[in-house]
Amino acid sequence: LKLDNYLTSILAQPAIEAAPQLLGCILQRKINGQTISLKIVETEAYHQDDPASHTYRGLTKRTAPMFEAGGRLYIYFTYGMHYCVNIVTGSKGTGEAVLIRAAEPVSGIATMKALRDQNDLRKLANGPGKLAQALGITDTKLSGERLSPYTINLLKTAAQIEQSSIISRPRIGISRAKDLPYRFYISGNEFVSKL
DNA sequence: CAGAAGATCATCT
DNA sequence: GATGATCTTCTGT
Repeated sequence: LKLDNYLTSILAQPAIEAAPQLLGCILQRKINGQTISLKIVETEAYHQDDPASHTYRGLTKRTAPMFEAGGRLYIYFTYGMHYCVNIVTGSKGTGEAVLIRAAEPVSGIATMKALRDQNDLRKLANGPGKLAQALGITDTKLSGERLSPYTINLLKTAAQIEQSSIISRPRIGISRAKDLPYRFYISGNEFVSKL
């Protein structure tokens, strides 16, 4: 099985261009016979020219997946306790990826509640660390793996999946690097902040 | 090999 | 708004 052409075209683009297009896409994972799926509502692009990006100072063992062609996962461990899930975009040789910052639970909600030890829907995946936990990510083994039904899958739409309500406001940042404007989009409009 | 920082979160005031 | 938890990764020596 492979990603459809729509997704392939998104993932081939630079992170800055791919980030807004990943909004609304579905992240899906099968775990313990259960299917977990979430709708992406907040993303953040990271690329080599961004001082806050892990790839700013070149390729390392950890960040090697970010230099692969789009369509792979980049998962890293941070602050001694959290994992974050990225989707690698762009072409091979460029170190970029889109951090999935927040998502709206769609299915497998009971499973996610158990994984998070959290019953409040709004607090299930409204942050990158929480999202990883809701997906059952407890290590970086999937970092570098290709998106697929056997790892974590990315779906264009999910008309067949039950509808659910918005729990997090869409926001697409381009990192909050020091001395750089923080740019984000809401409903297709670009905003620049000096924070 | 030591040191520092870190794409976060929960909890507190 | 501030702080502690917790440990990997990277950098410099």
